[in-house]
Amino acid sequence: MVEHSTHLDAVFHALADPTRRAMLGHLAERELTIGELATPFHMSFAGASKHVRVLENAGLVKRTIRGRTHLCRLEAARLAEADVWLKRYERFWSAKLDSLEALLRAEDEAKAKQVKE
Amino acid sequence: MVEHSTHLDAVFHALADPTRRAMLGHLAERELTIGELATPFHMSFAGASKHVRVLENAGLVKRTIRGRTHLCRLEAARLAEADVWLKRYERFWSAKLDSLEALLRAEDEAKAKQVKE
DNA sequence: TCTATACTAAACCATATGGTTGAGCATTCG
DNA sequence: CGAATGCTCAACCATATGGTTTAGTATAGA
Repeated sequence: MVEHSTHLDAVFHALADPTRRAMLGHLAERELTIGELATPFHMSFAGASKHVRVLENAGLVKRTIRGRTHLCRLEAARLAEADVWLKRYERFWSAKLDSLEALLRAEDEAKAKQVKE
Repeated sequence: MVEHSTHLDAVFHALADPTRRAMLGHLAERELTIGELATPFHMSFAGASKHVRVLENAGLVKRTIRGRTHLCRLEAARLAEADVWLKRYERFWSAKLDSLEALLRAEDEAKAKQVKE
């Protein structure tokens, strides 16, 4: 039952940092260079660059080198994988599905009662 | 634009470990004690206990102490918060919404053209 | 009461992380 | 050419993380 060798470790780890989440937010608007990604944060250029690489290694960002500038764009496939993982738990917070579940459980109990009788 | 002081840091960090994700998977089946949560993993009891506390601190698990055993149950509200965050990016991987977006963009361009003319 | 069970706490270790600074490498531009 | 720009790399630092072991507390049961 041990879960392993998906991208989820890297993706969730990348998302666990507010700077990196904000960077993704900016990339959702448009493609940005490393410099443009770095400027909003109170951080050295090199520090921001390391965050971008974490995002890149997680597959959340793709980089295109054009001359001396590195253009980054959002790559959402891995976010979709994270979303799929979360979907497994949707029924635990979705009221709609909760009541459906209750309904099905009630039916099961009714059937069990019939069998007993 | 700096994003901060949500639970997302703790939640995503908790989800970044495969042991902890597996534990949540088991808790999705039924409530479990620390011992039951620990046994599937090649890890010391104390090690597993630390993972449970990470999940608890992230608000993903609630603990009820009954005698000497600690019963844990899944608490999905924080997973819902993570899902809400991911939803912002849904349009980047959803084909349906992508084509809707293309449609709207085409309409915008048509309008822009009309204004120009 | 005496012992086994379920768990936490604390100390410790190796490695990862988030940040810095300074050097270096291409590329662009005057 | 020479200088400024955009970025990476390497070294370094403090702290966090994931794991261990040993010890300790409290409850359950014989």
